[in-house]
Amino acid sequence: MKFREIEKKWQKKWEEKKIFEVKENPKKKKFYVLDMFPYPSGAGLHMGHAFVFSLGDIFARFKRMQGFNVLYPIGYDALGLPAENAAIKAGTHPKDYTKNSIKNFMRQQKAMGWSYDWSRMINSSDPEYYKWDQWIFLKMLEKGIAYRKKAPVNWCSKCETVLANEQVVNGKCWRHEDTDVEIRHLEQWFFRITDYADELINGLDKLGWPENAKKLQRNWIGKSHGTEIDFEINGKNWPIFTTRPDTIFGVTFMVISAQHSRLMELVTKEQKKEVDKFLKKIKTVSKKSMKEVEELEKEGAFTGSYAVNPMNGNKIPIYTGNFVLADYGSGMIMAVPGHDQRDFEFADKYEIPVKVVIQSKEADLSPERMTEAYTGTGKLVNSGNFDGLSNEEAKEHISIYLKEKKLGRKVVNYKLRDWLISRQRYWGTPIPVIYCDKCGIVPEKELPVKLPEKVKFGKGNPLATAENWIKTKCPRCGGKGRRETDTMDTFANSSWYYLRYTDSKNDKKIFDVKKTNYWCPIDQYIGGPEHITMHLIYIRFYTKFLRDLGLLKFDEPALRYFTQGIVHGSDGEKMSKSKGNVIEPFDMINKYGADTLRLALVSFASPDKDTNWDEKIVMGSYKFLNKVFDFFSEIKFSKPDRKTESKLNRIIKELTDDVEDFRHNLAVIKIRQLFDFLADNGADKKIAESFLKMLHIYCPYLTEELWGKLGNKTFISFEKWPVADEKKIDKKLEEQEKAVENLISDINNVLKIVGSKNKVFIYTLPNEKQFYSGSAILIKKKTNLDAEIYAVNDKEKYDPENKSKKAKPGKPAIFLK
RNA sequence: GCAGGAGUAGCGAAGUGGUCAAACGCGUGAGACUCAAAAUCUCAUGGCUCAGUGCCUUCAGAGGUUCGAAUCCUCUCUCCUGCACCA
Repeated sequence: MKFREIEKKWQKKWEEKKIFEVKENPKKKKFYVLDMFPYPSGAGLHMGHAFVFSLGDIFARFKRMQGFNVLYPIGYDALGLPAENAAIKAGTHPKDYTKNSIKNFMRQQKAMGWSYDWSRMINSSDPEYYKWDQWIFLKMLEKGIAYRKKAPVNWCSKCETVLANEQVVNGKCWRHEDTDVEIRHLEQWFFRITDYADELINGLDKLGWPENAKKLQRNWIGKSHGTEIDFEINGKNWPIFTTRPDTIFGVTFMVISAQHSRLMELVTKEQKKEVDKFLKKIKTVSKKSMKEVEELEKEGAFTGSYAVNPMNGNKIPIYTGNFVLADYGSGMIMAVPGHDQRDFEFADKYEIPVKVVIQSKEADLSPERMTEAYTGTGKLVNSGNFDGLSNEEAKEHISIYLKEKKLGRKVVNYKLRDWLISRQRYWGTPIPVIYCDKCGIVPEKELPVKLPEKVKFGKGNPLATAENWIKTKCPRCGGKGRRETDTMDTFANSSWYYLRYTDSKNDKKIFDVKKTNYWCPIDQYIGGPEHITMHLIYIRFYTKFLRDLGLLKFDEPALRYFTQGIVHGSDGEKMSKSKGNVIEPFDMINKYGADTLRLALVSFASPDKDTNWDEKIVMGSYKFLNKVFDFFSEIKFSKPDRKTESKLNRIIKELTDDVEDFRHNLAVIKIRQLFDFLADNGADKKIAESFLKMLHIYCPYLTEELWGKLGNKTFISFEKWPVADEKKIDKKLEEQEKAVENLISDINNVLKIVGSKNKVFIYTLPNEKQFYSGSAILIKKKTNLDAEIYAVNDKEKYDPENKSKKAKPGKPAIFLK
């Protein structure tokens, strides 16, 4: 197959000449294009990879041709669970699995024609990479950003390990369908990302990201203003967070989360049995399916303790309940059944009194007859001195009152949690600390702390089986020490990799600040919508932390972000082996060539939309490229007319804008239109070259080949992107072209009615004759009729039926014979 | 429940106030080429009508704003995606 031959030839040339390797060049404007580095799975590239990396490559090639110094690197997010699971299943070592996967990936990536600077390749499972993960960790430890605390985790008693949320399926372990996942409280490492919560929200404003992506992040961080109110319980002070201080007089009970670490302090002897029974019942509180959560009934048990309402001294019973989150706010709520639906349902079930403190204008609110909480606005009642205030005013007044009496304060709360990074897993970055009986937690001195190779996979944390590795000396006192066996969340590896690309071989420092500040931030980042809430928050957090260390001169990692759509199977479902709808990119390359696949992927639809795979589109692209190839192989240059120049320049202008905004589907249509036009009307060398340059970003191989066929010795990859000469865009000419098309369409229309004819006579208005005078050839081609063109006032004209009187401006009259 | 997105001709998909019966691709039909087929090329493809440039009905549904709406507003329905009882 000719395309494959061509592709292999150019792939080799690019590689030999290393043409895509770049260096810092202060004289040249830089542009950093980045695709999220892939997880190298054993299955090789999937269609999503083929799509998203093609988008990156198209953009990198585009910017390169526009004269920018383009950094377009690639690497592998190689640490992670799948490698470890493959190890458990297939008995291979994660290291070998990863090595093979990367090899396979590279082969396929090169075949796709992606113009990476391979010299900067990184592999996060390489100790030379994760060494710097550890370095950052120790810096965070030093600055108090990394810390340790007890946290509830998902625990499978059969695996004897902590599970990630993704590994909890319907409350059961993913590998043990019969085993309920338990919540255990273990000491875990955290990053204090909440220190940056405000900056993470405010920084969004200046970013050129899609609005919905920004919104999603804002909601995820979830800043809310509220009041913390001190309740006295058993002589101790318990601050409680609320956004509704206006309802404080309506509090009739309190609910503490069943997962709260201090729950037992509140449980009295008499109630212990009941609470235990309740806790046992709700032991599995992990991720549930949507339905389960919706149907989940609010349940709880009385703890036996009472709180004192600081406003009126009332004694309030404290319950524990399954609907209160342990890690949001205070983990305990003041329950106002009159004005909060959840509290109402709970009160209803346990027959706790309802007290109305906001009067509704419409509804008659009497506790005995209420069937749901009143959550609207209104004037306060039953609220002591605050009666009569609107509840909005009361929020403010009550907060001020509490502050004056030192019973409360205004606080800001975030949904964003501190980032739990401990994983009881092998294939991750070892957390570089040592536990010493004398000195406590001591940072490792020698980095990297390498993963020991000899471990047992299967049960529990494999690292815990590496006895010799765990036993070590305390770097501080020289006494006995134990290594940390937890590894870091792999999201840590991907939170700063973009910086390492700027200086990936540096073995002295994490990177050379000069180089990094030349290339960064990323000018165009490209990835899936699923990364907006996790990865993109973490990478922003790391950037800000490293800036605070004085390493970076910028605050945000990526100025522009593009979210690509997902390519589904032809059945509209996600591509997956079990559904049997997987299309392998490599199969497509073998069948049609990489250029065809690349072109097809951006032709389905707007690249930010989800699409369904359709091989017909691939065949359409294939057909088109064959036509292009044939045309250029036998091209005879001709002098372009003004119409061609106009069309070309208009398309250059519009297409450049389309590419800049990732409207590749529309750009491709314009390329096709231009091609059709050139095929009909001819082109000179310059125009033909401009066409190839525009096609090049989509089909790099074919265009290199044809560029050579036109007699060029250079790489088209480094040619200048065409710039539109707006003076040559002639709207009138293009309108005339359209008028001729309409005329032909009219002729065909009549022809359809009257059957076949041999000749067409056309009568134009005198001033329009010149528009049509050259169109006889085209008319012959499209209608198979010989045309004679007259002006209506032409005395010599042949017009037996006097049709010429029907001619109108822009609409010549027709007579068929 | 909250947040985001979508619903356009046989299908995929552009189009966000007039130039819209609506780009482009696919499919389908007709024709050319050919002994024939494939490939390629040409035309047609909402309905009706006609030696034409006219009429009618359309852009999930119902209302509304406007001289004028696929496009703006309101409500409703359906589908997708993310989050999960956030006090």
